[in-house]
Amino acid sequence: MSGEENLLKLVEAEPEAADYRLQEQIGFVLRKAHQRHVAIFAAGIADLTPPQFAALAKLADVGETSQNQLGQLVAMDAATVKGVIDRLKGRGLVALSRHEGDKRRLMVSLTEAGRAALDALVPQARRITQETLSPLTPRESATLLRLLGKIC
Amino acid sequence: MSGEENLLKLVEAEPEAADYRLQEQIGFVLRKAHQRHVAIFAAGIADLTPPQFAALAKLADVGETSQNQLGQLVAMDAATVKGVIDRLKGRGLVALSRHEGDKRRLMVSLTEAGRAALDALVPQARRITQETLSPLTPRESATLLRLLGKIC
DNA sequence: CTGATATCATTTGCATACGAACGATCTCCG
DNA sequence: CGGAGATCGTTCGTATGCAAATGATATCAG
Repeated sequence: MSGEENLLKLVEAEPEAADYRLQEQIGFVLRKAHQRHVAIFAAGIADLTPPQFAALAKLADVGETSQNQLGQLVAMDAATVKGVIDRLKGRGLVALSRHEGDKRRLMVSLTEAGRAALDALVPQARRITQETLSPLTPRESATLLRLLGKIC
Repeated sequence: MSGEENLLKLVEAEPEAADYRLQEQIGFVLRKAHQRHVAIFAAGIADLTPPQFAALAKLADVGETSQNQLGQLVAMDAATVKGVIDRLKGRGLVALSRHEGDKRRLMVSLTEAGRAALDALVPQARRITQETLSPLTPRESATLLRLLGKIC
């Protein structure tokens, strides 16, 4: 091993923490980008959170499903989806009923009010998506979506 | 209102929610990608959360700072950063002291244990970054980082 | 100097988010 | 049939994350 390599080792031993740049780490940037999106969402849709909206939109997609099933579709675990559905039910946007045949399952469906709310909000949601992506060109937006899709 | 307008209304009324695909919205994908990263982080670093680690790493970067200042550097509001710092202090990883001259400010600094912990964790954190990006080529990873950076 | 304003930290309330433990129910195998 | 194991939902505890209100202190304009 040459003296040059030893020098290199010394220089590289310290950097453990030195050349670790937090703001270049995927986790940090992911968290910040998500925060910005949530802020834009809240500014555009004041009375519904992104998870609540996601649950409504998914319900419109697939129709009646069980609570846990819906949770899987919108990426929420059982404990989380329960709270979201409870709050949507509290507002009359979804209705709950027991599954006939399987007494464990709690079926969730959109109410009239839920569908009406969703229809009214979807255009707003499109604007929110657009605003979140506004710093990017359409091409960059497509690339970002594609790459994020790969790391989900 | 003309008959044409009525027809247009009919055609546009339906699609409202129909062609809105949740899993292609930036917010949804951002949320899922973030969730996956947090899971990878928890698997690799069990006893520290990403925000806690971020605070430690930033403190090592900038040295002693006020609590709020640190919060800005790691993208946490005042209420959030307080909880994070409290828990780090509870573990002896950071130390708190009052600023001389400005009695409002709460200065935060790394303890010996905090620096030792950070030094031990940084290599692990690098692996976590790597694993999160493992579905991507290095070129794609760089692109993703760049695009996410633009929408922060 | 003093009062209006700004900043820093704290607290409360609400909403995700997840692990772990639990009871109820269902399924499937022997 | 009957019990082992899986699935569904619920609850609890902990940790972000943010808005809003509050008290203490600083700063700045007049």
